[in-house]
Amino acid sequence: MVYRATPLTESKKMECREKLLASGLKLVLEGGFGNITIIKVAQRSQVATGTMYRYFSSKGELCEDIFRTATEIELSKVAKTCQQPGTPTDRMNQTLTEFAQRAIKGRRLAYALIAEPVDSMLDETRLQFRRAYANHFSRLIEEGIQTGEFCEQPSMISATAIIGAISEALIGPLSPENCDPIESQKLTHDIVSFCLRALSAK
Amino acid sequence: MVYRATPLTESKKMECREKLLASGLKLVLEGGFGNITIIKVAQRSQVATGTMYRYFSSKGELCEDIFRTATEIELSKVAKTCQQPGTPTDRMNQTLTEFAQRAIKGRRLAYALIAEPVDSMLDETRLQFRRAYANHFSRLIEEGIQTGEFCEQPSMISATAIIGAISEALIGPLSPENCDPIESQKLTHDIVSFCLRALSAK
DNA sequence: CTAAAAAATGAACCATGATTCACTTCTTAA
DNA sequence: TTAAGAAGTGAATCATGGTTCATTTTTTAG
Repeated sequence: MVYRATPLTESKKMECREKLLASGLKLVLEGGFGNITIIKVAQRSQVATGTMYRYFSSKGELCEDIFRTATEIELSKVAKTCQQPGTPTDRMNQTLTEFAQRAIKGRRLAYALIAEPVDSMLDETRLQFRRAYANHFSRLIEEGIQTGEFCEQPSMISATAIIGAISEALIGPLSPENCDPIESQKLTHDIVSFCLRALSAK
Repeated sequence: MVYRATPLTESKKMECREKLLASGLKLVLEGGFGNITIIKVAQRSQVATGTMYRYFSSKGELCEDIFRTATEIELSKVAKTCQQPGTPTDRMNQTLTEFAQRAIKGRRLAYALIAEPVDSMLDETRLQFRRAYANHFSRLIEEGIQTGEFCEQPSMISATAIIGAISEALIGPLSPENCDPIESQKLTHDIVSFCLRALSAK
């Protein structure tokens, strides 16, 4: 008879994977993707560097996974608000406002997800998610054009411009490092107003 | 009597410095700041790596110099168009249109200057120049508010949003890799229209 | 308890690329 | 023409950080 050990159950394996992802996300929250190092991730997870390679084929895969997970959460929130009942204008207003407020609240993460320099591996993934954001906005814009609330316009270009405008104003290098709730509410309102004017002006 | 050689004339020194800067700029045009390597810059300039350190204290200084020079050229063009005679609307239209067209034409450089990931050394410089762009736009917006062509709005936030909108739409990852002149003209028109609507809608 | 397989370890290795510096070559005033 | 200093050289060094793998530890079926 041959003695053998069974592999860890999938859940056990996932547990360790999750631990590594969680540590990685923390590091991103603290200092962006540039703050991720195999050594740091391993230390935070109380694990040796070699162990990481049992769960991820490379640092890139780890980063991509962190990116994907975090972005999907944000994306699903955007999707949800976009599809609520109400006029396109109202929905756009709410979607952008909440999008902006979340970005302000989690400025570091928002910057890492939307704008931070990452190596080309992530660029592809980021591109994919930007398209996804833009698609949501674009659909909403088209609805607004249908109802006559928004003027005729190429919806995808406007959607892209909106993403750029919000990103730049909120998390770009020009934005204030911190602002109190009142300030940030005003900032959000101003930038969302800007976007809505662009959408609806005749 | 002590024999001595005189240092190279300033112009001679500048000549070599310029050669290095020119090679560096070429490399940026070809593949962004990430494409700059001391070795490559030296090779292009037909010079040894050590020689570079006679003219620049570090790679960062070289990059910063390239960045600064290229940006100042663009900035002066923006400034010039901003200050032409005409209504604020017309001037804004022309400024943004030309800004966008130059960005499309020199996409790689534009990307490198506006958006490309660079190390923190350059971030400070980039911030400075973004402020400079935004200030030009902001002043023009305020003029427009005075004349009543533009609605009441926080001019600096709008200016920032405009920069973001154009950057994202033109050189962000969503933009088409290349487009023929007709396409790019339409793209420019669409995005500039977006910005002008945001500025002037009541 | 035992042995075989799985899992974990972390020091060594490797790749990249900036920076240095002992040495060679060039320039110029005398 | 010459010697002192300037300029140039590029191989060696350093720094960072990802990846590997021979070895040790843990787990589990029997």
